[in-house]
Amino acid sequence: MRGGKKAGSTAHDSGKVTLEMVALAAGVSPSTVSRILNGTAVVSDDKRQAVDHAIATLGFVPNPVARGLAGGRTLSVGVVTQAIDSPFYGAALRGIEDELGGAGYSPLFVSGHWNAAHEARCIDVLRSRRVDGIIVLTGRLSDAALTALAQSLPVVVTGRNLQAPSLVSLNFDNFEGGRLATHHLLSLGHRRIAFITGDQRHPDSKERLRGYRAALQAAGLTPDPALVVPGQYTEDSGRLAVERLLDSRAPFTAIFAANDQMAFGAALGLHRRRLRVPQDVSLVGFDDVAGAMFTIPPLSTVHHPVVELGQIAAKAMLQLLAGQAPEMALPAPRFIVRESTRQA
Amino acid sequence: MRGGKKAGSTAHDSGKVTLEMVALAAGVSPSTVSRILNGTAVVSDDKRQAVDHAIATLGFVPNPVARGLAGGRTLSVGVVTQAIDSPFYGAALRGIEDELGGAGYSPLFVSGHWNAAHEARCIDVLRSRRVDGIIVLTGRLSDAALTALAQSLPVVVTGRNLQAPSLVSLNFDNFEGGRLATHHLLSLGHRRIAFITGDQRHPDSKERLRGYRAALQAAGLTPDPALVVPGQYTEDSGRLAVERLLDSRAPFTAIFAANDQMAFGAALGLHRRRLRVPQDVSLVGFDDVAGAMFTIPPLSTVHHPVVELGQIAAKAMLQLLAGQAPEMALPAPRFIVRESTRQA
DNA sequence: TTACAGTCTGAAAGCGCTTTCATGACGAGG
DNA sequence: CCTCGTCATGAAAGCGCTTTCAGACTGTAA
Repeated sequence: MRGGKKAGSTAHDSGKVTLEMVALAAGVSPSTVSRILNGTAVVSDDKRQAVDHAIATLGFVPNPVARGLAGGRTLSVGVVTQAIDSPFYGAALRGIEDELGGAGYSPLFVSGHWNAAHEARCIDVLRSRRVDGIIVLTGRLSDAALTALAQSLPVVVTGRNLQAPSLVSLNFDNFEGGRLATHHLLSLGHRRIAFITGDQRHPDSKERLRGYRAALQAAGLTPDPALVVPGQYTEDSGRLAVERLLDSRAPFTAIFAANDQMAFGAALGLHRRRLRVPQDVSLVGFDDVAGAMFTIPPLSTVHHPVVELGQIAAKAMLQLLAGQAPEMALPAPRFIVRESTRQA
Repeated sequence: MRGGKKAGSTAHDSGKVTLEMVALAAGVSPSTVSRILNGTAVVSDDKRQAVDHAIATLGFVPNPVARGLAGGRTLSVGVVTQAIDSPFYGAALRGIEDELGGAGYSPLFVSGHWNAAHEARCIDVLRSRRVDGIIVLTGRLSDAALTALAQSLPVVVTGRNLQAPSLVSLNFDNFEGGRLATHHLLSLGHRRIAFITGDQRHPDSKERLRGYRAALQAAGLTPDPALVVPGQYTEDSGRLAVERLLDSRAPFTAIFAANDQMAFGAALGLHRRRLRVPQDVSLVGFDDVAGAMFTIPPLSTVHHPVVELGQIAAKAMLQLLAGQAPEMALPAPRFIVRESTRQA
């Protein structure tokens, strides 16, 4: 019904020109046009030119839907994210979109909402839509499930260390990041450093905590369990963590939050108790989300190259799709010193 | 090649069960199965049950790609956003995703990057992918282009007032929002209120400015052009605007930034000049993005129901797709008083 | 000259579904 | 008892593309 209407809506109405019409105009068979389009076989130069010309004059754009049905490839890749609204994932999606778009692929975003079952359902949707590959940003799925998935589809997954055919896993060095942040605080003379964890089930969170402990131990200090308080990676959980910390009366001069959002919340929590950052308490975050540069004071944090992460994941997917075995590495963590920390 | 591998990767391998197999198992023709699936025609009860049963036991999931080719409908709707990473758009996308997903539709997100040409290209991509409809979040396209687009596809657009068949436009009352924010400041006794504009080409921005002026005039004040400084809707442009304002030596006691991100930047700019919010300068923003609640001090701002905006846009699209003419309205703006403002 | 790889190209068979179109069955009206 | 709508159903023709298969040449070895 719709869509079959008269053409001419957009400049180039990608509408009704079909491969068959191109073939007719160029005086060749549809097969030949297809072959030229896909570079599937050698075609004589004159025919190729005739076809190229016909495509140009007719303004032919291949129909991805038909392609998908016939060839199995849809030129789309599924992206499983946890929350499409979230400074962190947003940036990653942007990187993915940029990179994929350049290669003619379209991303199909779905949000798993931090829920393994929902995530599995999302993946089913993606599969039913015949995506050519799937990029999983962190997520709750088991390693086994992902490996299994990779048997039928190229998969790129972040935040894991997995080895499997047609699966590439990209892991940011969260341990080192945690170590760096803690080290920065130590180097400023802080000895009582509190840590607000992220969601405990999350591997990133555990690694960051491990880095924190390792740095303390390397400095000859014994990590004090009383200074480790749980958070959920949300602003409010950061605020709550600070309250708990303060109420526990365990002394501390610095706080390391496992992500920036919790650091923001923590800053507010401190503010409410009349504690100033950095005069009374030094504060560091993790991720370096867009807003970290504009808080008061600007937040010192571990830079997590999220846009790049997205780009690299997309590049890896593209290579996988091209039948290659990508060798990709993420940039190393860097600590960004801004104004939320000072000498103890 | 791929995808045709052995089944059993995911619990329900949405893979290789086709409508034809269902028909065979149920002892009916494919047409009948299709009719039942789509409710296209009346089917006798016994056949319907046989088919339902076959679908259940085989775990049949219709292939959207084939559906798209045959029927013209792809059960996907294109969403043109400006920046997928952005607290504002992220929230809207979330609303859209939630609403669309519930109805079996999948969103296809593309970023226009505030560029009319790029936006037009994105729309071509969406059209070539045969989306059933397009939701345009603000954007730079001309009204004429959108109306034309609506001739071939249902369109929902935000931030405009357009009248056209199979086009619904959802407009938040930015004027009223601007008025409310300014009014709040006035009611606190502020008389010299600066305004940081958004991107000037943006209708939202103009409306908010108009609201600001209207409120001043309603209070018997003459808007002072020296107090209106341009911004670009980014944090840094807000910071810069404050610098300019301060350098101009025009006196003011309050700032109204046309969005929260600029308000954040403005707060930092004030902080750099040793001015405290709200003791020295009151500050209000616009949008009430997720972070506004966690700045120091928490930002008083106009609540823009963005998630709802997304949901409503998606609902409207769904109705349009169902052949109805939706009558939708956005919630009215509300001013949220937090802690960034005080008596002059 | 005949035969046989090796190239390029076209015909045709799908991919999995929707949608006419045609058919057979069935009850109503004459 | 025969004809004519009605209604549920099946057969078949696509949707626009990819891909297999076979045919038509070319060139070369026998």
